[in-house]
Amino acid sequence: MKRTRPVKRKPKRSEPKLREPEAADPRSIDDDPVVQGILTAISQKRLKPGAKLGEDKLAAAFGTTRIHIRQALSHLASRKVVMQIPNRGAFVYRPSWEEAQDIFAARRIIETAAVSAAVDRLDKAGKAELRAHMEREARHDRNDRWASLSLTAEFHILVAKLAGNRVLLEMSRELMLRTSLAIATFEQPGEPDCSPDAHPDIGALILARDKAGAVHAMRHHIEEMEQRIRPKEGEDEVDELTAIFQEIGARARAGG
Amino acid sequence: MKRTRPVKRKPKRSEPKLREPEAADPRSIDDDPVVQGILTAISQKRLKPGAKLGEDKLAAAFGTTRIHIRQALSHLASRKVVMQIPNRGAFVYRPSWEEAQDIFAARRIIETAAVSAAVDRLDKAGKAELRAHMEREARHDRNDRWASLSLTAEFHILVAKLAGNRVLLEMSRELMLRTSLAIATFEQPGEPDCSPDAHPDIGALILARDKAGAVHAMRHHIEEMEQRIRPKEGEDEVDELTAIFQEIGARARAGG
DNA sequence: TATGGCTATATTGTAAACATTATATCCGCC
DNA sequence: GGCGGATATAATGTTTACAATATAGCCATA
Repeated sequence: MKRTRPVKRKPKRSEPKLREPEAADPRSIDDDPVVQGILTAISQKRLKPGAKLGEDKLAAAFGTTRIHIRQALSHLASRKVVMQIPNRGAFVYRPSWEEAQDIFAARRIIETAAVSAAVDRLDKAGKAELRAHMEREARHDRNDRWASLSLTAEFHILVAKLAGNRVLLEMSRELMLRTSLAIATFEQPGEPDCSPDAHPDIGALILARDKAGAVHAMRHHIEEMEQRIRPKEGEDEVDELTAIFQEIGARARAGG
Repeated sequence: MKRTRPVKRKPKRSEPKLREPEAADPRSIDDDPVVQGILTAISQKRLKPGAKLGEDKLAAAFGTTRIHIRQALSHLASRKVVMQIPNRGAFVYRPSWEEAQDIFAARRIIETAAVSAAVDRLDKAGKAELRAHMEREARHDRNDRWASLSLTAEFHILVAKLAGNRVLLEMSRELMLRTSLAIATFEQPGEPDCSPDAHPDIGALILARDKAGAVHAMRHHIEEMEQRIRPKEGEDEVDELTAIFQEIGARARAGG
């Protein structure tokens, strides 16, 4: 199998292209427009848990190729935002009731610690950022549901950012997204994600450097969110069914 | 080269293959042998930070195809265990000094909370698991470096498991791996990852249901680990250089 | 001898065709 | 008319070849 060697050569070498020795452009896949698009669609609840994410349709929607979409979906699946089922495709992740509770418990731990660190590290720039956000949240149009959802998520992210720990910040981002999915799955219809007055209170306590108060308010806020969701009684039968079939499948696999 | 369309059809339909309605086999990519292999190699420090992970070589080593390898590497990159640089390939992730500190800080937060929850939830089965692990760790051959490293990591994972929160458990797993990378990058040569007596102490306190004591011991243990690493003075010049070039690159991108 | 540019090689990235698996539709059968 | 099974369709998964990029080696030159 001889292959014709490509003799063509590009004589135009526009730029010398100074090469960085170790630190080449580490642009993450998180910046990918497909990933970002799906993430914002989820956090704004335009994509509901269980929604099918077909490769061809996404490729057409974003004007790109299937390969690109597959990479984005795999990444989202690694972060448990998307569920990939072999030979069936990708779906928006739908957490179980237990997982939803675990998500809130994890947020209680991480975000109370974040608030505490944020109070400790608070400086001028941080105060300015916090005030700016609180103003935006106060002024915004409450009828614009998508903007509301984005803003409420941003408050929690901002607190994590003020804590000054990038690892904690990543975790908070991930937990925010998974919270969106948990709430979307188990919410009582019509209620908002966050109570509207909680954020100004917490923000004020942080600005006042009242650490214990801020931590307490954050914990209370998260517990309040958690108490707003309920296991879906209506679909208990379905869950029971899937449990049964899973058991059958496992037995078939084990016993031959 | 026209190829005859395959007219063959499989008439043998061995099993009716009862289809599960929603809960098809959700086997995660985490169970993939390539992923597992790389992860254990890293946690056992056979793969050092910065090591090149060539696709062809891995494919040959695991006896699989490049696509499969690419999927595994992408997944590991999503979890910040591998760093992918466009057109250059995948490398074992090398955390920065700041990131290493953030990792330890995150572990302090999460693992102290995990210990606390583990004490609360401790039951007969949990006690048995804990005792079994402590015996294994006591008996094991301390000259077998790889077994030692695996066991010490497993203790922390076990505590997270006893806390009964799957989300926290995932996070602990991730933090353990990233700790391996942080220690491998910044350790003083020769020192072990964990002080050998810390785990039995913590385990005993958990078994005694001494919550405050166990939490304190865990925090102390993690702080001790953290104090064992030092920023690499020898490579400060390199870091300075990369910082300079990164700045130049950013300026070129913005201004040019 | 060291440096800069050029060429050759090796590696990664991408696209398209192909194969495989699930889903939906239809038809015969009871 | 409802049910089971086969077929058609549409989706996902995989292979292959190809293109683009970076690395290493080479030679000319100062």
